[in-house]
Amino acid sequence: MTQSAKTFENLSGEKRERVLAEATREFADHGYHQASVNRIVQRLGIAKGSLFKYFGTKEGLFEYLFGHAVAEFKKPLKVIRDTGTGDFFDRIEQTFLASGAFVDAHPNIYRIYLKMLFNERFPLRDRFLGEIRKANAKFLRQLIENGIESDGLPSDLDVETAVYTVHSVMDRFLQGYAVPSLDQGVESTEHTLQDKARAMTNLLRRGLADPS
Amino acid sequence: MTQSAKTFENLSGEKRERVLAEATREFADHGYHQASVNRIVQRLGIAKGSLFKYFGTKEGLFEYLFGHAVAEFKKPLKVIRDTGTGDFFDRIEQTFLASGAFVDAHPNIYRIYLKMLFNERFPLRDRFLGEIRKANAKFLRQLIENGIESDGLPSDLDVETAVYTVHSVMDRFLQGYAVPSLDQGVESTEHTLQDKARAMTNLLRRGLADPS
DNA sequence: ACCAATGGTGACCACCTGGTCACTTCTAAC
DNA sequence: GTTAGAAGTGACCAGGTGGTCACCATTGGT
Repeated sequence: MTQSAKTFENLSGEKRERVLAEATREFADHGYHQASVNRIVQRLGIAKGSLFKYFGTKEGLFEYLFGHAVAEFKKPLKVIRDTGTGDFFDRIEQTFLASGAFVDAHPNIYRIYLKMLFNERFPLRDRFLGEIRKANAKFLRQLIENGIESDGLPSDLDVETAVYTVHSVMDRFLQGYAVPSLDQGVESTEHTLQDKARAMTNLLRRGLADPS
Repeated sequence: MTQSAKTFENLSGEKRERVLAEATREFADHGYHQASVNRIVQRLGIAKGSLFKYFGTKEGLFEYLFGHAVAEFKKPLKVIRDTGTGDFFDRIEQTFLASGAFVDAHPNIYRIYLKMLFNERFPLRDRFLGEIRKANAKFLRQLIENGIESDGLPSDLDVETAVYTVHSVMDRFLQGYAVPSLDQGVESTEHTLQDKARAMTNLLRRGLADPS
């Protein structure tokens, strides 16, 4: 930890939270480059120098903020792996629901993540995306291998292809959930998170053939 | 058409193409706000005033450029609807392949589209995304209704949910194809466009149960 | 040869950006 | 009450932005 970050850690928890919340909102609204340090300090009612004392640079602020968030990203997965119940598809559905809950709890973090996905110039992009992907892939691979062993998934299923497929479907499911406008004009009649998670799980289970 | 845009239309086709190509690259590399008019004219070797004579504003340039591209977006769909062969899933696979071909032919346009998806402040976003989505949804709905009528899709299949599902899977398939880093760490062993399209089609057909 | 129209130019403008730093204020130990 | 060290400040800076406009160059019609 740098000397400056220590200064920030010394602050009262209340102030720390306010600073991080306001900065997170700014990055979520505008992405990295278009986010303005001036606007952040103005909304916080503090001097610009203070923020630079805490984090050194704009990038340092972002690193601190998103780095802490990535840890949160991983928590729901661990919970399902360790305490999930039912067969393979039950756990898949639980994962859909847990991811949706995460987006509900940290919408601005997820908005930053989505902007980072396709913006090649986002600072620290490779590091953060790599970390998230690695955790996701590990979790899914474990789930699928377990499904083949215990839950009747075909033994000749190509694991890597299955991981890729499930990951894609989950990714897109969450995108649509976090940015509803993404699915306007292709609106499903299933409106709740539960219904959409069920529909996606059924797709993975039986394809389009069986809509039950 | 504005007076200024007419000036641009009067130019030689060669110069018009160079200008549009260079501007498209800049927007694809940096997104809208971070794209620099100064860099564009510098690379083109023309004066900044010229570009503003052609398009009035930065937004005018972007509108001209992306508006023309949206028309291209729609062409592959029409071709499949009018000349596609085989049953429902054959046409779905053809759609995967045609979309991939479009991304290959116009990579920078697709990169702009991806940036626009999650950047709420992208100018003209609602208009352009709405137009694209509407065309996609109409095409898919027609395909699915046809599949229920003629190709043995279950008659109780909820059409809107199916449209939403197919659309999601296609979206994410293309994302991964256009931004390979998106699937690093969850790499499928199917490496060609054909193989990935086949895998995705099989998912839609029979779910994870049957990997053939 | 002249003119009008069109395309082309680049110095210049106001504005905003991330970042700096000499300075003041606060706090707690003695 | 004094003092050391930490927290907080905001005017200032260099550099980049989109956009302007008075001026120049080229061309084709008469």
